[in-house]
Amino acid sequence: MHPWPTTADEAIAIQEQLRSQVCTVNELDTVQTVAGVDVGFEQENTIARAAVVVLRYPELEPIDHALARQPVTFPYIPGLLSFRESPVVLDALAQLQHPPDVLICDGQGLAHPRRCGIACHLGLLTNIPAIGCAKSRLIGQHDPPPVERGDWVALTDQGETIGAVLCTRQGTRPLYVSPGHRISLERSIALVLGCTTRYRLPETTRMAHNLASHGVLPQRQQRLC
DNA sequence: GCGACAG
DNA sequence: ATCTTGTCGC
Repeated sequence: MHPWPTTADEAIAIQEQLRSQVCTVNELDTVQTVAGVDVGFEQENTIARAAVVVLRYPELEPIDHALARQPVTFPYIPGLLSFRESPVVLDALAQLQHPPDVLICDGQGLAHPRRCGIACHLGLLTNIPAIGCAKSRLIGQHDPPPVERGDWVALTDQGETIGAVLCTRQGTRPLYVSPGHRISLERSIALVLGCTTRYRLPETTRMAHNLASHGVLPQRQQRLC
Protein backbone atom coordinates (compact mmCIF):
# COMPACT_ATOMS: atom_id res chain seq x y z
CA MET A 1 0.00 0.00 0.00
CA HIS A 2 2.80 2.41 0.95
CA PRO A 3 6.46 1.97 1.93
CA TRP A 4 7.07 1.74 5.64
CA PRO A 5 8.77 4.94 6.87
CA THR A 6 12.03 5.23 8.76
CA THR A 7 11.80 8.80 9.96
CA ALA A 8 9.09 10.87 11.61
CA ASP A 9 8.91 13.21 8.63
CA GLU A 10 8.27 10.31 6.26
CA ALA A 11 5.60 8.92 8.58
CA ILE A 12 3.83 12.27 8.79
CA ALA A 13 3.88 12.57 5.00
CA ILE A 14 2.25 9.14 4.72
CA GLN A 15 -0.47 10.10 7.17
CA GLU A 16 -1.19 13.22 5.13
CA GLN A 17 -1.66 10.98 2.10
CA LEU A 18 -3.76 8.40 3.92
CA ARG A 19 -6.16 10.82 5.59
CA SER A 20 -8.07 11.36 2.34
CA GLN A 21 -8.57 7.61 1.94
CA VAL A 22 -10.17 7.13 5.35
CA CYS A 23 -13.87 6.38 4.97
CA THR A 24 -15.95 8.36 7.48
CA VAL A 25 -19.38 7.10 6.47
CA ASN A 26 -20.81 3.98 8.06
CA GLU A 27 -20.38 0.86 5.94
CA LEU A 28 -20.84 -1.58 8.75
CA ASP A 29 -24.00 -3.65 8.61
CA THR A 30 -24.90 -6.45 11.02
CA VAL A 31 -22.04 -7.30 13.35
CA GLN A 32 -21.48 -10.98 14.09
CA THR A 33 -17.90 -10.83 15.32
CA VAL A 34 -15.69 -8.19 16.92
CA ALA A 35 -11.94 -8.32 17.42
CA GLY A 36 -9.81 -6.72 20.08
CA VAL A 37 -6.24 -5.75 19.24
CA ASP A 38 -3.45 -4.99 21.67
CA VAL A 39 0.34 -4.70 21.59
CA GLY A 40 2.83 -5.25 24.39
CA PHE A 41 6.61 -5.07 24.51
CA GLU A 42 9.40 -7.32 25.76
CA GLN A 43 13.13 -7.13 26.31
CA GLU A 44 13.38 -3.44 27.04
CA ASN A 45 11.02 -2.44 24.26
CA THR A 46 12.98 -4.16 21.51
CA ILE A 47 10.34 -6.81 20.76
CA ALA A 48 6.68 -6.09 20.05
CA ARG A 49 4.02 -8.65 20.82
CA ALA A 50 0.56 -8.37 19.26
CA ALA A 51 -2.57 -10.23 20.26
CA VAL A 52 -5.92 -10.37 18.52
CA VAL A 53 -9.00 -11.99 20.01
CA VAL A 54 -12.21 -12.51 18.03
CA LEU A 55 -15.50 -12.66 19.91
CA ARG A 56 -19.03 -13.39 18.73
CA TYR A 57 -21.26 -10.38 19.10
CA PRO A 58 -23.20 -9.64 21.20
CA GLU A 59 -22.50 -12.79 23.23
CA LEU A 60 -18.78 -11.91 23.58
CA GLU A 61 -17.86 -15.58 23.38
CA PRO A 62 -14.28 -16.03 22.08
CA ILE A 63 -14.08 -17.95 18.80
CA ASP A 64 -10.54 -17.23 17.61
CA HIS A 65 -7.26 -15.63 18.60
CA ALA A 66 -3.72 -15.10 17.34
CA LEU A 67 -0.33 -13.96 18.61
CA ALA A 68 2.65 -12.46 16.80
CA ARG A 69 6.11 -11.25 17.80
CA GLN A 70 8.40 -8.96 15.88
CA PRO A 71 11.40 -6.67 16.51
CA VAL A 72 10.48 -3.03 17.04
CA THR A 73 11.53 -0.80 14.14
CA PHE A 74 9.97 2.55 15.02
CA PRO A 75 10.09 4.60 18.23
CA TYR A 76 7.05 5.76 20.15
CA ILE A 77 6.24 9.29 19.04
CA PRO A 78 2.86 10.84 19.94
CA GLY A 79 0.85 10.93 16.71
CA LEU A 80 2.92 8.20 15.04
CA LEU A 81 1.89 5.23 17.16
CA SER A 82 0.66 3.17 14.22
CA PHE A 83 4.10 3.01 12.64
CA ARG A 84 5.38 1.32 15.79
CA GLU A 85 2.49 -1.06 16.43
CA SER A 86 0.81 -1.86 13.12
CA PRO A 87 3.36 -4.26 11.57
CA VAL A 88 3.12 -6.85 14.31
CA VAL A 89 -0.66 -6.46 14.45
CA LEU A 90 -0.91 -7.24 10.74
CA ASP A 91 1.08 -10.42 11.38
CA ALA A 92 -1.37 -11.52 14.05
CA LEU A 93 -4.44 -10.60 11.97
CA ALA A 94 -3.14 -12.66 9.05
CA GLN A 95 -3.20 -15.78 11.23
CA LEU A 96 -6.89 -15.58 12.10
CA GLN A 97 -9.16 -18.37 10.90
CA HIS A 98 -12.19 -16.10 11.32
CA PRO A 99 -11.61 -12.54 10.08
CA PRO A 100 -13.76 -10.22 12.23
CA ASP A 101 -16.45 -7.80 11.09
CA VAL A 102 -14.86 -4.93 13.02
CA LEU A 103 -11.60 -4.14 14.81
CA ILE A 104 -11.47 -2.45 18.19
CA CYS A 105 -8.04 -0.82 18.36
CA ASP A 106 -6.14 0.40 21.39
CA GLY A 107 -5.59 4.03 20.42
CA GLN A 108 -7.24 6.85 18.47
CA GLY A 109 -8.97 6.81 15.11
CA LEU A 110 -10.01 10.19 13.70
CA ALA A 111 -9.15 11.86 17.01
CA HIS A 112 -5.66 12.49 15.72
CA PRO A 113 -3.81 15.65 14.60
CA ARG A 114 -3.92 14.44 10.98
CA ARG A 115 -7.14 12.42 11.35
CA CYS A 116 -5.14 9.25 10.90
CA GLY A 117 -4.74 7.39 14.17
CA ILE A 118 -3.91 3.71 14.41
CA ALA A 119 -7.55 2.66 13.96
CA CYS A 120 -7.70 4.54 10.64
CA HIS A 121 -4.39 3.07 9.54
CA LEU A 122 -5.27 -0.52 10.46
CA GLY A 123 -8.68 -0.08 8.88
CA LEU A 124 -7.09 1.04 5.61
CA LEU A 125 -4.41 -1.67 5.65
CA THR A 126 -6.93 -4.47 6.26
CA ASN A 127 -10.07 -2.93 4.77
CA ILE A 128 -11.88 -4.00 7.92
CA PRO A 129 -14.08 -1.41 9.68
CA ALA A 130 -12.17 -0.19 12.72
CA ILE A 131 -12.83 1.73 15.92
CA GLY A 132 -10.33 3.74 17.94
CA CYS A 133 -10.75 3.09 21.64
CA ALA A 134 -8.19 4.96 23.76
CA LYS A 135 -7.74 5.24 27.50
CA SER A 136 -6.50 8.82 27.32
CA ARG A 137 -6.70 11.87 25.08
CA LEU A 138 -4.31 12.74 22.29
CA ILE A 139 -5.99 15.89 20.94
CA GLY A 140 -9.37 17.62 21.07
CA GLN A 141 -11.49 19.49 23.58
CA HIS A 142 -14.53 18.38 25.49
CA ASP A 143 -16.93 19.20 28.30
CA PRO A 144 -16.51 17.44 31.65
CA PRO A 145 -16.75 13.67 31.10
CA PRO A 146 -20.11 12.04 31.88
CA VAL A 147 -20.43 9.89 34.96
CA GLU A 148 -23.22 7.51 33.94
CA ARG A 149 -22.63 4.46 31.77
CA GLY A 150 -23.71 5.08 28.20
CA ASP A 151 -23.47 8.87 28.42
CA TRP A 152 -20.94 10.72 26.30
CA VAL A 153 -19.81 14.19 25.26
CA ALA A 154 -18.37 15.22 21.92
CA LEU A 155 -14.62 15.43 21.40
CA THR A 156 -13.97 18.30 19.01
CA ASP A 157 -11.03 19.85 17.20
CA GLN A 158 -11.07 22.89 14.95
CA GLY A 159 -14.84 22.95 14.87
CA GLU A 160 -15.38 19.32 13.94
CA THR A 161 -16.49 16.38 16.03
CA ILE A 162 -13.71 13.82 15.95
CA GLY A 163 -14.89 11.41 18.61
CA ALA A 164 -16.65 10.89 21.91
CA VAL A 165 -15.66 10.84 25.56
CA LEU A 166 -17.70 7.88 26.74
CA CYS A 167 -18.53 6.62 30.21
CA THR A 168 -18.59 2.83 30.08
CA ARG A 169 -18.78 2.29 33.81
CA GLN A 170 -19.62 4.48 36.80
CA GLY A 171 -16.72 5.62 38.92
CA THR A 172 -14.07 4.97 36.27
CA ARG A 173 -12.24 7.10 33.78
CA PRO A 174 -13.98 7.56 30.43
CA LEU A 175 -12.88 6.06 27.13
CA TYR A 176 -11.98 8.12 24.07
CA VAL A 177 -13.90 6.58 21.19
CA SER A 178 -13.31 7.71 17.63
CA PRO A 179 -14.15 6.16 14.27
CA GLY A 180 -11.26 4.51 12.49
CA HIS A 181 -12.47 3.47 9.05
CA ARG A 182 -15.82 2.65 7.41
CA ILE A 183 -17.79 3.26 10.60
CA SER A 184 -19.76 6.14 12.09
CA LEU A 185 -19.22 7.65 15.51
CA GLU A 186 -22.69 6.57 16.63
CA ARG A 187 -22.03 2.98 15.64
CA SER A 188 -18.60 3.08 17.26
CA ILE A 189 -20.11 4.18 20.56
CA ALA A 190 -22.84 1.54 20.40
CA LEU A 191 -20.34 -1.24 19.73
CA VAL A 192 -17.97 -0.18 22.49
CA LEU A 193 -20.91 -0.15 24.89
CA GLY A 194 -21.94 -3.57 23.65
CA CYS A 195 -18.46 -4.86 24.48
CA THR A 196 -18.28 -3.31 27.97
CA THR A 197 -20.99 -5.15 29.88
CA ARG A 198 -18.98 -5.56 33.07
CA TYR A 199 -15.73 -3.66 32.75
CA ARG A 200 -14.50 -0.24 31.81
CA LEU A 201 -12.55 -1.50 28.83
CA PRO A 202 -14.11 -3.55 26.02
CA GLU A 203 -13.96 -7.28 26.66
CA THR A 204 -12.13 -7.61 23.36
CA THR A 205 -9.40 -5.26 24.52
CA ARG A 206 -9.07 -6.87 27.94
CA MET A 207 -8.67 -10.33 26.44
CA ALA A 208 -6.19 -9.14 23.83
CA HIS A 209 -4.20 -7.33 26.51
CA ASN A 210 -4.10 -10.45 28.64
CA LEU A 211 -3.02 -12.52 25.67
CA ALA A 212 -0.34 -10.01 24.67
CA SER A 213 1.14 -9.69 28.15
CA HIS A 214 0.77 -13.24 29.52
CA GLY A 215 0.32 -15.37 26.44
CA VAL A 216 -2.95 -16.86 27.65
CA LEU A 217 -6.61 -16.05 27.40
CA PRO A 218 -8.34 -15.00 30.63
CA GLN A 219 -10.34 -17.69 32.35
CA ARG A 220 -13.95 -17.25 31.42
CA GLN A 221 -16.79 -17.86 33.73
CA GLN A 222 -18.06 -21.40 33.29
CA ARG A 223 -21.69 -21.68 32.43
CA LEU A 224 -23.80 -24.04 34.48
CA CYS A 225 -26.08 -26.22 32.39
C1' DG B 1 10.28 29.66 24.06
C1' DC B 2 6.87 26.62 26.78
C1' DG B 3 3.65 23.02 27.56
C1' DA B 4 1.16 18.80 25.69
C1' DC B 5 1.74 14.51 23.97
C1' DA B 6 -2.70 7.52 21.91
C1' DG B 7 0.84 3.50 23.56
C1' DA C 1 4.31 1.50 27.27
C1' DT C 2 6.21 0.23 32.42
C1' DC C 3 6.45 0.56 37.61
C1' DT C 4 4.40 1.06 42.28
C1' DT C 5 0.84 1.72 45.93
C1' DG C 6 -3.80 1.72 47.58
C1' DT C 7 -8.77 0.56 46.71
C1' DC C 8 -12.46 -1.91 44.93
C1' DG C 9 -14.94 -5.48 42.26
C1' DC C 10 -15.91 -10.39 41.75
